[in-house]
Amino acid sequence: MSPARPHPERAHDDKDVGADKREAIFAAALELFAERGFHGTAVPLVAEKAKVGAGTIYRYFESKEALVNALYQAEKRQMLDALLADFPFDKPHREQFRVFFQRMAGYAKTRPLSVRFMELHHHQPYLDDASRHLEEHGNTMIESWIHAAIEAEALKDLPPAILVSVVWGVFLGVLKGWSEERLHLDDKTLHAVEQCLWEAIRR
Amino acid sequence: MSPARPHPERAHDDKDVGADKREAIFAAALELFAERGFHGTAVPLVAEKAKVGAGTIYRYFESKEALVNALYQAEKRQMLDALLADFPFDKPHREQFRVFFQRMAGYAKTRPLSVRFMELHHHQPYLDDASRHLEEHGNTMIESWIHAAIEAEALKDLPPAILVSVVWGVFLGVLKGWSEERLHLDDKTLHAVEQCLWEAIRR
Amino acid sequence: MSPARPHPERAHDDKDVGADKREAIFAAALELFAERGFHGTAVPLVAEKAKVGAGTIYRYFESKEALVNALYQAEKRQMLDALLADFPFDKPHREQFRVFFQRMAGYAKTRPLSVRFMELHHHQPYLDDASRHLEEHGNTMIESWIHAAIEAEALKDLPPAILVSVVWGVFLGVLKGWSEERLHLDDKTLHAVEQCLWEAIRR
Amino acid sequence: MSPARPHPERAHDDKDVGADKREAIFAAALELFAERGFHGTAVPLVAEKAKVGAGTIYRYFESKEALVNALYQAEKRQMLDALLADFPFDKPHREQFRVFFQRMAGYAKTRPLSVRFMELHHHQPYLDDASRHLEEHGNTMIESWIHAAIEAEALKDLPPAILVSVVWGVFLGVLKGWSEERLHLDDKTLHAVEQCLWEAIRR
DNA sequence: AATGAATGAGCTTTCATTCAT
DNA sequence: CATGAATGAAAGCTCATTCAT
Repeated sequence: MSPARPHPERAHDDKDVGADKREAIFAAALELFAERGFHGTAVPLVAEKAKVGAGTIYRYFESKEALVNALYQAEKRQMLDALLADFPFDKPHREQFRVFFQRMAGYAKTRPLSVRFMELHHHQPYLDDASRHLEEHGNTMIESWIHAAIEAEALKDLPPAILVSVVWGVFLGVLKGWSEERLHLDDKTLHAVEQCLWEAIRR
Repeated sequence: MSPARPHPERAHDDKDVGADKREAIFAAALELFAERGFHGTAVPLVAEKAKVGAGTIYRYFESKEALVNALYQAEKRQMLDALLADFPFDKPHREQFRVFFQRMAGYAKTRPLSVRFMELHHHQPYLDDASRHLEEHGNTMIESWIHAAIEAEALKDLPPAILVSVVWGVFLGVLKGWSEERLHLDDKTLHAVEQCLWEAIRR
Repeated sequence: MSPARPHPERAHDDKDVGADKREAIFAAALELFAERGFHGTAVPLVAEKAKVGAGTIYRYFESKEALVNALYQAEKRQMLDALLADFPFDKPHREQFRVFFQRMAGYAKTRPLSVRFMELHHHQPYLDDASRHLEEHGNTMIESWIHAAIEAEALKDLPPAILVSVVWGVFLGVLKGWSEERLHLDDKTLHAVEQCLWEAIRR
Repeated sequence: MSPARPHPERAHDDKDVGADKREAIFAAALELFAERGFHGTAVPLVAEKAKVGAGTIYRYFESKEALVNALYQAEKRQMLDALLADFPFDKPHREQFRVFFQRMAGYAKTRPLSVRFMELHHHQPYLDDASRHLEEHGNTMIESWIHAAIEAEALKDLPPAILVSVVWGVFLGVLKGWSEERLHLDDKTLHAVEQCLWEAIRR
C-alpha cells in the first residue's frame, strides 16, 4: 500500500530527486498547514507550492492524513533532537535549564512555522497513534528531567506535570507574542524571560 | 439581513424561541469549532447538534464566517466580563493578581470549551475586524494593568508585553495540561501555579 | 385543494381585502417574473414586494407554478380583451388594421411588464394546458382575422401563419427596441411602423 | 484560473481532449439554457448531458455565470461571422438584403438553439460587459448598413433603429413560428417573408 | 385569515483522490 | 516515476413550502 520510496539507496552523483520532492512537499505542507490548518489547506495547493503534480503527493503519502502525520512526527523529532542532542546532563541544573531554554528559543527562531504547526495540530482527531506517542515521548523526557531536578532540590516540590505546563506555557506564550509582533525575541528579552521562568519554578 | 428577533420584549411565560435557537446554535458551534476547528466543522453538523434545520443557521447568521465571528466576540466578551466585573482595583497588587488568577481559573473550569475555542481561532484569517478589535481590547486592558503594577514597583521592570506573554502563557499551559488530563485543576494545584506565576513576574 | 377565495361574496363596506392581496401578489409577481424570470424569482421576494407574508401567497395559489400560470392567463386575457373589445369588424380592413395596431401599442405602452412577462414565459415547460390553450386561442383569433382579410383580397395571399409571424414579430421587435431604449414609442414612430407593417402584408 | 488548454498546438491525430470536453459542455449548456433558461438549468444537468463530471465544468469555467457568458459570446460571434463573412457590399442593396436574409435564415435553420438561446438570455442581469459589448457591436453593424442604405435612398427615410427593430422582429417572429411548428421554413416561405420584409422597409 | 420562522431538498461549488498518459 | 485533468462526494448556502401561532 505504501509507495516505494523512490530509490533512496542509490549511490550515483545526482541528488536523490525523490527525497527532494518529499522535502519540497514537507516544506510546502508545513507552511500551509501552519498558516491555514489541516482542513483549511487543499492538497493541490500543497502540490503547487511544492512545485510537484497533485498526484505526486500520493506517491509519497497515502493520504492527506498520512501526510500531516508524517510531517507532525518529522517536526516533533527534529525539535526533540534540537533540544536534547548532547545535552549537558552533568552541568548544574540552573545551567542545564539555561541550555534547554536557549535551545528551545533557537529552534523557535529558526523554524517558527514548525512550532506553530505543532501547536495548531496538537491533539487533533486526525493524528494517529504514532504521532500521539511521539508527543507523549517528548513530554515524558521533559517530565523526567524535571523530576530529577526536583529530587535534587533544584526545583519546587510540585507535581512535575505542573512545572512542565508552566515551562511550556511560558515558552509558547512568548513565541506567540513574537509571532503576533507584540514583542521581539532579542537576546535581552530572551534572557529576561528565562530569568522569570526560572524564578517561577526554582525552589 | 439578520432576522428580527421575534418579540424579545414580551413579558409572558414563553421562552423566547428565537433566542433559544440562537443559543442552541452557539452552544453546538462552540463545542464543534473548539474540537475540530473552523474548516473541520460542517454546518450541517452544527445544525444537527443544535437540533435545528441546516437552513435555520442562515436565518441567524449570514454565513459560516459570520457565525464563527459572532461566537468569537460573544465568548471574548463573556470572558472579559468574568475577569473584569467589579475588579478590586483598590486592593494591593498581590491581592489583585490573586483575584485575577482565580477568576481566569474559574472561567476556564466553567467554560473550558470557550477557552479552547478562543485559543484555536485566535488570529485566524476568517476573523473580521470586530473580532480582532475585541481581542486587542482584552490585551490592552491587561497590559495597562501590568503597566500600572510595574510603575507601582510591584512587578519586574520589563516591557509589559513580556509579562503579559508570561502570565497568559502559564495560564494557557496549565489549562492545556488540564484538558489533556495530565493534571488536575484542584485548589491546591491552582494555588501552586498562582504562586509560581507571581514569583515569575514579581519584582 | 384550491384555497377558498377569502369571502369574495361578502357585502359590507370594506373593500375586499382578499382580492386586494391577490392583486398585490399578481402585481409583485408580474414585475419580478418579467425582470428576473420564473426560476430567478424567489417566492419570499414576491411576498415582500407584495407586502404580504410568504405563507399568504400559498393561501391564494397552490404553488409557485400555479401562481405563474394564473398570472400568465390573467395577462393573456387582459391583452386579448384590450385588443378585441368592440372591435370594428365592419370597417375596411386597412382601418381595422390601424385600430388593431394602435390597441396593441396602447396596451404595450400602458403595461410593458405584461408584454415582457408573456414573451419571457411563452412556451416554458412550467406552463400548464390552460395557459397553452389561451395562447393558442389568441393566435387562432388573429389568424382567422387575417384569413378573412386574405379572402377579401386585402392582404397578400400567403399562409396566414406567415403573416401572423410577421405582424407579431414586428410588433415585439419594436417593443423590445423601446424597452432597451433604442427608440421612442411616440405617435410619429408608431405611425411609421404601422405603415411599414401594412406595406409588408398588404396585397 | 482557467485551465491551460492541454497542448492545443500538437499536430498528431488525437483530437484535443480538453477542447472536446469544452465543446461538449458548450453543446449541453446551449441546449439546456435555450430550453429551460439560466436559473432553470442545474449545473449537474449540464454535466450529465455533456457526459462529464460536475466538477469538470469548473475546470473550464469559473462559475455558472462565466459559462453562460462564454457561451453567449461564442454564439454571438458565430452568428455575426455567419452573417458578415465576405459580405457582398458592392452589390445593389436589394441583393445585399437578400444575402443577409438568406444567411440569417440559414444560420437559424442550422442552429435554432443558438438563436433561441440568444433571444432568451438577451439583456439578462447575469450577462457581463463583454457579452453586452458584443451584443451592441452586432446592433451597430446592422444599423450602419441600414444607415448607408437609407443614404443611398434604397430604404425608407426613417430612424435606423426603427428599421432594425422591424427587420429583426420579423426575422425572430418567423423563427418563433417555425420553432413552435406553426410554419415551415422551406424556400418558398423564406422567399415570401423576405419579400414582405423588403416591402416593409424599401423606399 | 394571515403570518413568517423553520425546514430540508437541492442548488452551486470545492477538493481529496485516481488514473490515463 | 511524475503528472494534472477528471471525478463525484460532500461542502456551504438558498428557497419553495409548511405550520404553529
